[in-house]
Amino acid sequence: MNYTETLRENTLKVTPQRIAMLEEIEVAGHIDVDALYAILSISFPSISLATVYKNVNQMYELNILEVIKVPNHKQQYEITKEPHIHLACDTCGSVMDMDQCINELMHSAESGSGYRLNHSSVVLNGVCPSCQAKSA
Amino acid sequence: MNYTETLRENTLKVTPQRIAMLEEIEVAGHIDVDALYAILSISFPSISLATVYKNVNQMYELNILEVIKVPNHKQQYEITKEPHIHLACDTCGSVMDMDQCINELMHSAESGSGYRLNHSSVVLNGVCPSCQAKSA
DNA sequence: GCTTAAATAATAATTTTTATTATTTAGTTA
DNA sequence: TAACTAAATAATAAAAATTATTATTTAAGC
Repeated sequence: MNYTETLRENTLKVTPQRIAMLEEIEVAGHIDVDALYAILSISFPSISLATVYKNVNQMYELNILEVIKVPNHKQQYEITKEPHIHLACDTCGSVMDMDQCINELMHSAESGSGYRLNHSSVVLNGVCPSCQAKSA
Repeated sequence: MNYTETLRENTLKVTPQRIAMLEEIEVAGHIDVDALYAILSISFPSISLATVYKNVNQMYELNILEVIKVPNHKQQYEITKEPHIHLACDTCGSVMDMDQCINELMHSAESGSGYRLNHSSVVLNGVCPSCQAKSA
């Protein structure tokens, strides 16, 4: 994925930090600010945590990133794709995407309510198969 | 609603603070910890914010409360009802329920994934009609 | 290569949440 | 209903998470 273009389209300056951020989020699938900061610190030893916060917030506002909030865990970010369903494990905090797209759901909700929708955060919470196995 | 019974069923001691908490959440529909604390402080001038945090967390774990996370706002709580859709305004942070029930969605996701699901957090984000009007 | 506005890094400050502990209270049982 | 026990509360401190501030650096346009 060419994130240079993504940033340009959103009139964000193309910095090596931002490119790396997006690439790492892409690789991780879902990641929280701390983990992202830790990974970026390898390539950018002097990167500031505040920079990471600032950027994820900006990118969220601009719809480049989507946020997934799992209770009792730090919120995680992903590259914005089609609106879809997230399965979140309350035990280990991991997040999994489901193929099922929810565009229709959003459209019907939008027309029924008068809201102008731009983000979706569909998180179904429970215990993942792996954590189920551990606790059995 | 008889919250005494709700608390008993969950083996939580029936304290005036907890009853009031649940009643206020019921009235508010959706409310965050700060606002809840502010309201409870009227009837319980010496109530501690830590108590409010502790209780909402406990009640969430016990499925008495559901949490709704709106990006850039504090998370809000509601009394657990049937899983349903939330419309959240990113501008003012208000949350609205949609009638549409999402039980089928949860069931199909559950059987398709192996997850054992117990909470849902379906939040569609956008701008509510009222905030749209203000910015027009 | 300049210039300028924006981004970064470093740091401080703030906000949010949790932990600790002494005191009080609900729920049980005699 | 008095006494006991475990849990809840309040007060406070501590920790964790997030945002603000400012000097320095850098990307983008000329």
